[in-house]
Amino acid sequence: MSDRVERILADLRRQGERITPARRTVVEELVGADGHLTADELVERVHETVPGAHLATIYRTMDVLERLGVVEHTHLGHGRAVYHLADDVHAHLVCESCGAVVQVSPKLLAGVERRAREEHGFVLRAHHFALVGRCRRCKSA
Amino acid sequence: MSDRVERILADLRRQGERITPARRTVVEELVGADGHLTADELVERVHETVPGAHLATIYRTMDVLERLGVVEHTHLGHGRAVYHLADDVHAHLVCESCGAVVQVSPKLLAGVERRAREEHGFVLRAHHFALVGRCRRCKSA
DNA sequence: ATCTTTGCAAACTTTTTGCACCAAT
DNA sequence: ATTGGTGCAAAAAGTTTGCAAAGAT
Repeated sequence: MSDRVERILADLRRQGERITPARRTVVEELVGADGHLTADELVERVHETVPGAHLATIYRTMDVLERLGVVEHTHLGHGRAVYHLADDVHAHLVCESCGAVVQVSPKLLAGVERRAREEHGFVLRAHHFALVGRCRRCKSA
Repeated sequence: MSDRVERILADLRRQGERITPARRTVVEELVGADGHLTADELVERVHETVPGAHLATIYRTMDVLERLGVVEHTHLGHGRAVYHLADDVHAHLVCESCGAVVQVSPKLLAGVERRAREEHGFVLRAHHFALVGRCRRCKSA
């Protein structure tokens, strides 16, 4: 279907990975999601196509996809991680009061990345953690 | 002993909180630590003075101290949180390869904080999550 | 004497792992 | 026919909670 899906699957095959129904569906959901998904949300969606799919399989699949550089995960809050395609780079603002998540341009962090590199020798993956704060509506509360 | 310790304990008392040996020791360790401590590190240190102290007590104490604005916690990596005095604000750079943690000036994030506010209406607690990346030594690996 | 705080054990949440079975190549 | 992937169930890892007993005020 989607060109992007097929390209990713071909990548996987090229690396010697096997394409199972669960894996194909995970990739389709990630491509279709435009945004981030938790492991839980992923199993749920995958179940519509592969009823028996297990959460452990999702985690193992994400592991493979991350190792191949196809996806990345980000920690939005206390605990749960979210996954998204690696070429869809963005930073996350999370409201600690209402839980709202806003995806913002990675440029927001460009300055920090530069300074971390110049002043501390650190190459950041700045978007690996969300930026926590209070959104417009909650900031008064 | 330390002025800072006594000031914090007085604050607690003023809020109707009781000062137990465990709590006094937690505060002393936090003040003495100059930097961040995990709950685990805290129990361990508290044990030298209050042998029976339980991890659950540490968590409950941190809860109280956070509610009163005395401490804050930060997520350095996958899982563990670290605690430090709220008036000791700093950002954290964590090397995802070797685990090294560097404390840096909160100014590093000042620009991001301003832009998040101006462009997205978000008031950040930017130091609540660590900035993940690779340190000088690990960045080649 | 009162009402909090503690210790303990158990629940919880998210992620990982060991193992026998099944399926993609 | 081979491997590698899967489901399941159990283990981690970090934090939270219910409860009765101990302790601060």
